[in-house]
Amino acid sequence: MINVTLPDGSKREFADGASPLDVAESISKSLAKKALAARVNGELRDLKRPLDGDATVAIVTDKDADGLELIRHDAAHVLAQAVQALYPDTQVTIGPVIDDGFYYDFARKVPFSTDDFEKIEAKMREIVDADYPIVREVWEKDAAIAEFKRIGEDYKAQIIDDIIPPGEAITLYRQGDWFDLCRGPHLPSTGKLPKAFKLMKMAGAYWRGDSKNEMLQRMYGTAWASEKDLKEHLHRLEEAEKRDHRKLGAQLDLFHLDGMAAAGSVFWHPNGFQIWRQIEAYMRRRLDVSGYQEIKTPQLMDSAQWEKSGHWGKYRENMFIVPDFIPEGDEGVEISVPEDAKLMALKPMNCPAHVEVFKSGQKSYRDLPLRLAEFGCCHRNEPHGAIHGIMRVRQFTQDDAHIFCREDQIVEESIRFCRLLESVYRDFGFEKIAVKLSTRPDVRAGDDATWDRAESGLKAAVDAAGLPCEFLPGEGAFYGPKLEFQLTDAIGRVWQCGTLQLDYVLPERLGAEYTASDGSKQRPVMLHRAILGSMERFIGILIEEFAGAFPMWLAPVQVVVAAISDDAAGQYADEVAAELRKAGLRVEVDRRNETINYKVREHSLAKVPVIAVVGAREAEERKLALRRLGSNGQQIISLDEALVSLADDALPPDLKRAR
RNA sequence: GCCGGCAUAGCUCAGCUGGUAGAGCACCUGAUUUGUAAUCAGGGGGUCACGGGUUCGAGUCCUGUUGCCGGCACCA
Repeated sequence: MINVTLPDGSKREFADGASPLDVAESISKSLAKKALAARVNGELRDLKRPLDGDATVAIVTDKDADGLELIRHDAAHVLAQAVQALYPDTQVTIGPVIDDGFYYDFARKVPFSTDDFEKIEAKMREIVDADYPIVREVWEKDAAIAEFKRIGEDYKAQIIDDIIPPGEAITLYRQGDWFDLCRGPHLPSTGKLPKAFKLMKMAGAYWRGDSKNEMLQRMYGTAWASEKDLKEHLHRLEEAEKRDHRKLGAQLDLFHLDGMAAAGSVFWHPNGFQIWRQIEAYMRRRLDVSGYQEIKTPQLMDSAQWEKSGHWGKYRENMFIVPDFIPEGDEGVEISVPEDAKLMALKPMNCPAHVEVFKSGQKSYRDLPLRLAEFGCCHRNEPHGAIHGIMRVRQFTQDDAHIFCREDQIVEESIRFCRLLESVYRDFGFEKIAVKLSTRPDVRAGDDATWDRAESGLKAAVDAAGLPCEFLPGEGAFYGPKLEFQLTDAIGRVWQCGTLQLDYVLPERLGAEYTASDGSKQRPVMLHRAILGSMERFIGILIEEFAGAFPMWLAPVQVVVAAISDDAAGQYADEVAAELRKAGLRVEVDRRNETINYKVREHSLAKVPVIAVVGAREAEERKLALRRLGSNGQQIISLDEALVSLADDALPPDLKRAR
């Protein structure tokens, strides 16, 4: 007999060889019908796979996260089966579950087209209707390899050969006349797969994620427990697309991009740059009170400088190189660069220049920690396929700073930084911040004791700021561990923004030193850190986060004074605007010959936070009719009161706190 | 950089199997002076991304280039 413990703590007895399906049936017929798989002693297993002995069993249905994952995994298998049925010249490779769905990588000479999707989806539905039992089979490694080779699936054979240790068994899952290598578990039959799936897009992907390998064809799909969930998901995607910073950037006249004129560089328009200025001003205030000193360093530096820092050797291919010579003056004469022309490079980062500032003059231990900040404009020659809106560009401005300190100051400085970052992100409305701690790689500089201190110091800093943190073992730079702070855009793409990196190497390479209390020369440790990361990327994420409706303190135009008619009301509108501007607000007046309906609509679409409507009545009584973005009502308020309350609303969060 | 898709007015798009371009919005002008999400009328505006080819004739077909989009690779 087998003793089974259920999630509610109750116990039941079953005959030897019983499966989770038997358990489900003993509870209720409807549960057995809804059952997709089971958690047996915590491990996700096939419904019909017999229990090995006494166990705790929880039945998994499509209401569980596990169930949804199974559905997506099965959808991938059904997709592969459908594709091979329709296109026999296709080889299968891998097909994992991802957020909201799945993909499958196929190898086939002829490119698939999204036009094929309808046909493939129809075939997938056929496979569901056929309700093939999905059967688990255990194979010997070599036999499985031989079998996959026999049917021409070279990729599968290679996967087994590489991943499975010799002698170990593997599992195959068979549905109808089709089977795939898979760890499982799976649904009991294809008929259990809800038809709430949809193929989304085609993309290229390298075999094993290595650009030296051939490229496969990746088919992305989404799958859900019900038609309703699928619809909701597609609706969410549509909504998210409307928040795309590239779309809103054009609609709100914030910036434009021109791939011909300047690929990967942003043309900021007055509205967009107003947001930039507000963010920069805010950051300056935060840095000023946090003990940073702002500097400005050269855009172009001699290649010798980059050679010393080590960037020339390793990162040259991503740097913009400028020969230092005077070209021939005549128009039409082809420019030839003299062979002996010195080379200069646009800075891809600010660190070496900051070390130069540190090195100039003498530094004492009394000067440490020295925190040098710069809104540093950097250029990186990014691969063309990497450029994305204003999130990944070739010219960008980092809110960069380097903290030069003694080793025993690292933890304290890291804590201060994490607290500052957390507070800044909260001011911008970000509650959820993903933090990644990348730890020592196999090949590294420095002894283990130093790494121990550095890693635990960073962890302590994250904890002190109250942030959750995920470890990325072995992902650190060779010179030190690093923290990455990530934010997510409208459609769920993750972007690195803030960072904190420990560096013992660059001060050494560039010969930075300070005089210690005993008179000896010592090396400072360098902390590279950025909070926003890049102004461009951060503003891009803000646009998507707020869907263009910026909080008042960031809004390019905070108030539009809209006159109902252009007579006395028009003059009063000018007067109101002047008063509001005196109170420090960014104001525009709309005295155009248009209806008030038209003006309200236009400024609402432009996402102006406050529309102050003034007509004859308001002019007469020296009042304003305030309409706030997102509300239909209006608030009639005296001009004097409005001046105070709007100025208060427009205060940046740090100044609000200090008030 | 790689795979696939796309490129028509400032924007969003239409333009059938080849017969030298069209709508809405925006813009300009006029009328209207308006009470909380589009007042009416008129007008101007396009080397159909760029280069080559096929054809009597190319926005449409072929080809090369560039750029953009979706992924992959990269992201100090």
